[in-house]
This record gives sequence, C-alpha cells and structure tokens, in this order.
Amino acid sequence: MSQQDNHQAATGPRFKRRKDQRPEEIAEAALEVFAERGFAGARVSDVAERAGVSKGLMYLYYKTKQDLLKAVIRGFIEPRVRDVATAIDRWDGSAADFLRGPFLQTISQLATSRAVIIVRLMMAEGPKHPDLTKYYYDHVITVGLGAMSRLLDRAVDQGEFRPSGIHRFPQLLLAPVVMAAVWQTVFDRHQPLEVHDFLTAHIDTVVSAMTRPVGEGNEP
Amino acid sequence: MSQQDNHQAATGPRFKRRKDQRPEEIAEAALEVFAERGFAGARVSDVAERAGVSKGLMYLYYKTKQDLLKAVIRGFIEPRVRDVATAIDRWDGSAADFLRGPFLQTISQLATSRAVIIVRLMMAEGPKHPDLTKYYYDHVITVGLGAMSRLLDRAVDQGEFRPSGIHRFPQLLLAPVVMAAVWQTVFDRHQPLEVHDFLTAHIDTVVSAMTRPVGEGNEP
Amino acid sequence: MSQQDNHQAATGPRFKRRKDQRPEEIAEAALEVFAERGFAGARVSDVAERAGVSKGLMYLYYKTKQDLLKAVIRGFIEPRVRDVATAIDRWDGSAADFLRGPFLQTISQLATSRAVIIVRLMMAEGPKHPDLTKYYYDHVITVGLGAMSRLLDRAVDQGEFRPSGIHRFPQLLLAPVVMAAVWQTVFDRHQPLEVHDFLTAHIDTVVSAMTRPVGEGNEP
Amino acid sequence: MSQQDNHQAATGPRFKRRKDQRPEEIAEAALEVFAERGFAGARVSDVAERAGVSKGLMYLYYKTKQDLLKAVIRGFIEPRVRDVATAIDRWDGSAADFLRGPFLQTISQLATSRAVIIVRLMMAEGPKHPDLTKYYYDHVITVGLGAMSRLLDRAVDQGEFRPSGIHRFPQLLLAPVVMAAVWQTVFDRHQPLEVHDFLTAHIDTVVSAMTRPVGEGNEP
DNA sequence: TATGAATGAGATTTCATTCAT
DNA sequence: TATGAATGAAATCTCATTCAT
Repeated sequence: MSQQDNHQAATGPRFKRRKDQRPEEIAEAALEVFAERGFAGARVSDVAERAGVSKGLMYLYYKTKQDLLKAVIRGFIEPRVRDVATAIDRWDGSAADFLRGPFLQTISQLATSRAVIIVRLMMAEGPKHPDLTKYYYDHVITVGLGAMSRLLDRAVDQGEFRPSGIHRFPQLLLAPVVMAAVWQTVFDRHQPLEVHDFLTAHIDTVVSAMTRPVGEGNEP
Repeated sequence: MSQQDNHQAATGPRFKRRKDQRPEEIAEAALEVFAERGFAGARVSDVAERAGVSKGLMYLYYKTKQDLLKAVIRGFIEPRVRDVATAIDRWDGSAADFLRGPFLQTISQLATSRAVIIVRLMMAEGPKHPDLTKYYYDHVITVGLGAMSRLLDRAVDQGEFRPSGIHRFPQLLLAPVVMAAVWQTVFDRHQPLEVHDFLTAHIDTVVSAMTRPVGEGNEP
Repeated sequence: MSQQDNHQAATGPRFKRRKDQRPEEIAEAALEVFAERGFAGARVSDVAERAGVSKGLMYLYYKTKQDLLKAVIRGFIEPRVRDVATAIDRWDGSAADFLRGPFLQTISQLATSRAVIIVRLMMAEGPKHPDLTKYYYDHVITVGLGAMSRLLDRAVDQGEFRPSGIHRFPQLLLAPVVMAAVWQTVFDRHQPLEVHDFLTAHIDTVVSAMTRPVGEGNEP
Repeated sequence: MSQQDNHQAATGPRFKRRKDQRPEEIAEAALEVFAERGFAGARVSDVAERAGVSKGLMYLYYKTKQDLLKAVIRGFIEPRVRDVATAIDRWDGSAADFLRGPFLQTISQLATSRAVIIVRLMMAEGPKHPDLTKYYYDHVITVGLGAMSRLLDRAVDQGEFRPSGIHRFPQLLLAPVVMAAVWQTVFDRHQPLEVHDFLTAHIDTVVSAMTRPVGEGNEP
C-alpha cells in the first residue's frame, strides 16, 4: 500500500511497458506500411516509426523483417476465414441465401479492407518463402475452399443447385475477390471499382448458373 | 557472316543476335529474372548476365532499373490484348462460341505463359509507379474490357444473352485469369491448378448464367 | 534457512548464493562466457544469464562491459602469481628442485586451467586498454618475473646454476606456458597438446642448460 | 598506335583500375588496421579508407569481413614458413650453426615484424573459425614443426645433439617467438622487450641443453 | 535491489548507377 | 559501342546501456 503500489494498481504501467500488446501494434503498423510501400520498399524504421517504437524494439519481437511479414500475413486473414467457415457450417438456410447474404457481406468487407494487401504481399514475396505460402495454403486456402465445397455439396444434395464446374473449382467463387484486390492495388487511382456492386454481380452470376431451372432433370 | 559475327555466335552465354535486337533481348531476360526473384530481388547484373551483355551496356538501353520494368510490362501483354480485341471485333458467330472457342483458348495460353509474371510485377511495383499503371490501364485494360463489352452488347442486341451484371463488370470475365495467375505464383508448388479445366468451368458458368433461357422474356 | 533462501536455492539457474558474492559469481560467469566467445563476441546478456541475474543488475556491479573484463583479468591470475612468488621466497632447497617440483606443478595447472583464457583476452583486448595492461604488468608480470629472478640469482650465488641469458630474460621460463595457452586456444581441436609432458620437457631443458657442469669454472 | 593505345601501353591504367593488385593492397591495409584495433574492433570502412578505396569495393574482393581475415592470416606467414622449411632442408652445416645463424635471424625478423599480429588475430578469432585454424595448422604449423624435427633428428643421427624433450616438442623452439609476439602486443608500451637479445638467449639455452657434452654417453 | 522493455548508435552488407578506359 | 571496377547511399540488424517500475 505504498505510494508506488497504489500508483501501479490505479493506473497501470504509465509509460511504455506494454509487452503484450506490442506485437499486435507492430504488426498493425507493418500492415499499413507494407500496404503503402510493399514489403521490399518498406523500411523497418518506417514500421517502427508508425508503431511509435524504436527500431531496436522491433527486433525484440520479430527476429527479422521476414518474421514481421509472416506475422502480418498470418494475423489478418486467418481469423476471418475461420469465421466464414464456421458460419457456413452452421448455416441451415438455402445456399443461395447464404451466398447472397453473409457470404457477399463478408467478401465485400474483405475486399475493401486493408486485408487485400495480403494478396499483394503474397504475390510479391510468396515465391521466396515457400514455408509462408505453405502455411497460408494449409490454414487459409484449405479451410476456406473446404467450407465452400461443403456448402455446394449440401446444396446439390438438397436439390437446390445442380452440379457444375464450380464444385470442382470452388476457387471460382473467390476469383472476383482476388481480382478486386488486384484492381484496387493497381488501378484504383485510375478507375475506382465499385466493389460491392461488382461482387453482387458475381454472386448473381454464379447463383444463376448453379441454380437448377424449374422442372429440369439432374444433369450437369 | 563476318568473322566477328561468327565469333559472337559461338561464345556469348545466351542472346547473340544483332545489336538492333538488344533491347528486346534484354527485356526478355529481365522478364525471366523478374519472374524468378521479383523486381526488387532481381539484380541488374543478373539481368545483364542472362542477356549476355555487360552491366554497363544495360544502361545504354534502359536508363534505370525502373525503365526496364516498364519495358517488360509494356512489351509482353499489350500485343496479345490487341489481338484479342481485334479477334472479338471480327467475330461474327455467337458470343458463346467465341467465349468457348478463341477466348478460352487465349486466356488459357495467357494464364499458363510467363505473362502471368506481369500480374506479380504490377502488384508488387505498381503502387509506386502511377505512370506505369496508368499506361497499363489505358493500353491494356481499357482495350481488353472495351472489346469484351462490345461482344456482350452485341450478344444482348441479338437476343443471345440477357443483360446481366457482367455487362457492367466485364472484369468478371477475366477474374479467374487473374486468380490463376495469383495461384500459380503463390500456391502452385503446394497444389497445382489445372488451369485449362478451371477456365473452362468458368466460361461454362458465365455462359450458362448469361444465356437467355428458352422462351423467357427480356428481364435482367 | 529462511523461506526465501530455500526458494532461491531451488530455482535460480546457476549461482544462488548470497548477494555479497554476486560480483564474484558474475566475474566467474563472465570468464566462462568470454572463454567461449571472446570478449567482443560475448553479450552482456549471456553473462547475465549464465550468472543467473538480470541484465540490469549487472550494471549495478560493473558499470560497463569493460569493467567486467577488468574484473575477470584481475581476479583470476593475480592470486596465483602471488602464491608462486611467496613459495619461491620461502623455498630453501635447490632451484632445480623447485623448478621440477612446485614450479612445474603450478604452471601445469595454470596452463590447463581456464586461466589460459586470460591470455586470449589480453591479446584481443589489451591494446585497447593500456590501463588494464599496465595493471597486469605491475601486479602480475613484475611480481612473477621478480620472484623468478630472485630464485635464479640465489642459485647462481650458491653455485648451483651458472649465469645465463635466462637471468636477463626470466620470461624464457614462462614462454612455454604462454605457448601452451595459445596452442590450446587455437589448435587444440586439431592437435591436442600434452601440456604436462610439454612443460616437463621445457623444465628439463632450462635446468640442463643452466646447471653448472661438474668441475667447471664460473663463466657465462 | 593511336594516342589512346600509346597512352595505355606507356603508362598503364592511369586512374584506379588495378584489379590485380587490389586484393593485396586491401589485405595489407587490413593487416595494419587489425593490428591497431583487433579484428572485431576494426571497421570495414577503416580498412577501406586505409587502402584508399571505397567501402563497396571491399566486398568485390572479399565477400565478408571474415574473408578478409582469412586472407590476412593466410597471406603473411605461410610464405615465410615455407622459406624456413626450405632453408632447413638445404642446410648442410651443423644444427647449432643453423639455429644460431639463419634460424635466429628469421625468428628475430618474424617476431619484430607486423606478422606478430597474426598471433593476436588467431587468439581472438580462431576459436570461432575452425576452418581457419585448421588451414593454419596444416599449412603453417605442420610445415614449420616438421622441418624443425628433421633438423633435430639429423643432428642426433650425426651425434651433434643428444635426444631430448625438444625432439618430442619442437614447439619449444618457437615458444619464445610466441611469447615475444604476445609481449609486444600487450606489454611493449609498459616495458619494451629486446627481442633479438631475448631470442639469442633462448637459442643459447636450447643449444646448450641439447649439445652432447664432450666425452659423455648417449643418455637422454 | 532487481527487472527487462526500450533505446539508438553504429556495424556490415547490398546494389543501382557511373565513368575511365 | 562496350566493359566492369568503383562508388556511396541506404537498409538490415546487433547490443551495450538506460530507466520506469
């Protein structure tokens, strides 16, 4: 109950001791800087400055600049993908409703958030880091595509959708999201893209293509 | 056929045609090296070596490394896109036939050629070079999407397709090409993609979605 | 036997005696770490970890890393040298017996102990720290060589040894010890040295050279 | 016979193109800087400055700072040792004469030349670079000690020397050279060492010890 | 006393670009 | 036109030292 004790208990660490939030703060700052300058073009000191810490501290949490990249890539997409997968598996309405509702909602958000940077980073740096892309493939792609497949399979089983090439290549459902990411990164300043309308058109297209016409048989 | 020619043809590591082809040879070499290491990771000396010229000579043709990048980006897609645009405008069959035939053919080739590297380079370096992306937008994207739009418009006019979101966003026709490019760059070593089947599934989907069902009216 | 004592004894990684022994414990740890990595290559945090204290605490006892070096150099040789000097001055047998007995014994131990590291440290860091080498010269070298000289002088006075160059350069008596230190530091992994035999051969040599042949006069 | 040709032929490259001498020049400069500051304490830029070249050029010839160290260590002793070995094998006088003449001459020079720095470098950096010490052991130590052994063996065969511990440990012949190196590095500013006298005393000692007393038998 | 998060100066290394020949 | 030695500006990373707690 000394002054000092009081102090601590009442206000928490006053200055900068925030060991536990620091990694996230730094990764957040890194995401922003990488977004602006790309990985190679971003200086570690830029990230440090943005995060409001010293250059040296960066290396306390991330042993190399690469590690920082990994943290960024791992940190910002994986949770979202898992959310989508969970949402799919819990959905008990029609697949079309899911695609037009929660799915469109999610990919719209994704495609307009800073997360699109991840695609940029993967394109630029992925080839040099197989472990990174492997991780991403295992933890993001597999999970996402797997959930999409289950959704489509269910819809076919229930007679809602007819089998189609999309079942074999669920990537097709996400291709416009990637395109939106690329577009925004590269061309947005010349010709902005209405991402939500764009993705709505996409969902319309695939739902329309997969939906079994009334009164028709079950042929692919 | 001079002595010197003979000499050169026998020794140089790679390209040893004539001086007037030098710029193309260098750009070609640059494309390869950029493909392997990305733009930032590629050394000018690597490109020089691959092209079989000295580092100093590179600077006679391209004032900076950036100029080289521009030459690569400008040189390898634009001609193809123009070909497609021309083919579209000359086509007088059904749009569906065009999409399933020449179009699928072209994008399959494109998506499996070294040209996919361009997407990588644009993603990585584009944001830093607005002039580059502007040029690309004006000379490649506009041309390509314009031709796609004309094709679809014609098909609607002729009652082959019904109006749909794809008319507003012809990018949707190309989204899977971009996805294929990204996939190959990043995930191919973990899970190869059957690009031709993938794109066929895509064309099937959009044609199916756009084709006016027999006996139906003209509503979007 | 307080709670706290128990606690500490059970947990700390290494040294866990009492506060007043801290400086020695730290110097001991420093000796070990310097031995493994050299002075420049040793991190203060390595030493701290080895000593079982925090980095910050180190600076309570040693203001700089250099101070730590000084403590190490001062602490591990000086006592021994003083012991030898004392032993010499108290010896009342023949000089040859002293050299073959206690002296050989002492230098053998010295040359195979961790103390050889001191030579390494002096070589690497000495030139940058004149005060350190001065101290060492005054307190170790002078003392040691002085005692050796007295031993030889006595032996000459008593007719046991004849005067020789070794009287002027008592360093010659210790040269092989230095060589052994160097050898072990540098070549031991490639070709181990039998230090005791080596030093025995050395003592044999010098005793043989200095011993006055029976019945000869007193010429140098 | 153009002006330019003339120019080149007459004066050699005027400016700085001296690709072939550069490595030696740089190694020479490195030796000096290492001598003053030790390896760890020497900045690459210091060496560059001393050599009169840019920092970048250093890395054209030596890929890392370590490579530079290797070049220094390899370059400055090996030739001398080979010379000594050759001289020994060609000698056909008495061993004592060799030791008192050419050998003393050589080690005196060695011990007062900049080469003593090598000992310092080996002590400081050797433990971290087994390949370096192995190389040194194989190319310098083995050669030198081998030649010494042959000299002594010959002398014993010819009845000049009696067998002694020095035959087993020819290092003893060189121990004072090492000591001189250490001394000069560490204590010379406090108490200079008369190296030539010191080594003369050493040679006197060993020759005296090894020489067979007149009329004595052949016991070790 | 004791901690260890935080700092920042400084070191090595890379490489686009220049320029003497 | 052609070379490649040479430069120097930056960028990554390390670690002794400080200091709020």
